[in-house]
Amino acid sequence: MMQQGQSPIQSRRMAERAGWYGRPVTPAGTAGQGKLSDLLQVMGVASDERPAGEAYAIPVRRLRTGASLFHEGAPADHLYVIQLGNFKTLRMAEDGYEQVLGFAGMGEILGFDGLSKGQYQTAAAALEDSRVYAVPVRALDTLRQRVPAFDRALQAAVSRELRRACEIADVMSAVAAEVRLARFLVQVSSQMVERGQSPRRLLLRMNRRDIASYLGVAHATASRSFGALADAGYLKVDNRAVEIVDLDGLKVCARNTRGTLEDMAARA
Amino acid sequence: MMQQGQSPIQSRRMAERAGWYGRPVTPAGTAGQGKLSDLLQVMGVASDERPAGEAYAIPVRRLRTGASLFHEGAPADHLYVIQLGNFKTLRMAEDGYEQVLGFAGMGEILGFDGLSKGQYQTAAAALEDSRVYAVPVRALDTLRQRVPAFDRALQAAVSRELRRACEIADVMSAVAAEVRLARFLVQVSSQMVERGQSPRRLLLRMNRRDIASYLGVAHATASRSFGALADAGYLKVDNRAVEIVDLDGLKVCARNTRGTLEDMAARA
DNA sequence: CGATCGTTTGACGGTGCTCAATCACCGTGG
DNA sequence: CCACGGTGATTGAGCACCGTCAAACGATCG
Repeated sequence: MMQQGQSPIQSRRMAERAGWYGRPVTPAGTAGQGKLSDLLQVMGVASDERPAGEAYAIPVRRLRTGASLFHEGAPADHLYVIQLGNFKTLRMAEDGYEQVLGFAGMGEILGFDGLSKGQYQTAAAALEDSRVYAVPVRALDTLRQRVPAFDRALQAAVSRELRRACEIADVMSAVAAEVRLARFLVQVSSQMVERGQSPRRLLLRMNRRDIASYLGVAHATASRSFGALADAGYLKVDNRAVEIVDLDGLKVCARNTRGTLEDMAARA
Repeated sequence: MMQQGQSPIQSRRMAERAGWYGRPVTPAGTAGQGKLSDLLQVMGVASDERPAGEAYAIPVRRLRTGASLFHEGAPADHLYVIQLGNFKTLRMAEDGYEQVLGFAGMGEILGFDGLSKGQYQTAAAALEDSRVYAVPVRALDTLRQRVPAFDRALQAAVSRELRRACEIADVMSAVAAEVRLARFLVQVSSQMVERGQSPRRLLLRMNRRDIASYLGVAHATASRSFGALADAGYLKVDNRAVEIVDLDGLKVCARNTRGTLEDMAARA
């Protein structure tokens, strides 16, 4: 199980060298400030619009791997847009158990859930060295009024965040662990497509523990599920580098809300 | 188990007669139209503001029990605010399995997740006879610009919807079925408080099947969990009428991300 | 090269899913 | 008024799957 020797990819470092999930167009790195127009571009607004707000400067925050962007319960004074990198959002149960709610990448918005109560309802932590635009909540109304493009982008981003929120329910509604993992991988694959990258070669930024938490299973079970999907011929797995060999098959597998891989094989 | 004879509440009808979860202040029922000021009131905006938009009339839709407000994938042309009644939001898996994503009551917003793609990403169905304000998406921008109070209310409602979205993750992150149910009941209880009603006497509007789907367990398991919590002395259950006898105890139980009721008893 | 963290794999016991029967409740129609 | 069918809730039996515990292995970094 989990082919070792003949696999073309041996380690994460090698994977990155080989150009797996090659870094997207990295916006030229400005230090502590960013232009509003860059922010809008990251958020996916057509750049041929030249809004009046060109002059606005947006603070940029840098975070190292593992650093937390904001904590659950902290006063929600900023709204963040990811310029570069990847994050996880999570909630801490009172008994210290950490529930991962989702993963977010470039262009996605973080912290909006804090607006209604003035406190963040979730926490966010960087999965790798990252940069975010930090939009002060106090400036939100002004910005939205003066720059309609920003307003629209914000609305779309929030709606997207809502969609993301129900993806976790999608995953957890499956009973079998392998099916949950299959759904997760299909989600990641779709996001790759949205970003104009290969839907088959994934380099997961999060560790098994985070994935397991997101799937709602034990981390040992998550690991076994990777093995099961690999054995079934859907994937090639090497640590965090995952190649989807049979995407259609994986999607069929992901459909099965009830029943396991065995049942699928029996049905065929 | 599940005390029968001496229970003060025998049936749902009796429960309603007895004033359990007595209907909230029902806004005077206007037929096909509603005033914007009423809408704002339902959304929880202080009513002493008298916005310029008083003249706006908002269409009102009525739905009978079980009727669906919108389907998944349908063009998202309206945003809905619940005037009266209760709804469930759900997604249909390709294999026909129905995953309940959450429940929404008076003042809450439905359909916002459709804005980014122009199609509803979830479906919504009435759990009882209900009424909703139907705000045309095309009128959204205008309305928000002309009536700042509406804009703020909308932003708060969306943020609230995001909070609701992660409640399901909260529930599902528990391993034991009884703990999931306990968390759900604590959620419902909290909502009762937010609406200024008794946190102890619940009249659930949804059937066991919907609850089970929301909890991510089989409906037989959901039923057993009600029994278990009742046996443990936290609840009195009579069909959809639930009285929380020991709210603090229930909250303690809800904390246990891992481990079951047995473990709690052993620890004490 | 050692230390630490992350991943994989094993064994075992328990929980919950499936299937199915029974019961309670309700509206209908004879 | 009661017999009847339909829906929803509860309960039971059996077995597979997954969570817990534990150990070995692999990767990464100083």
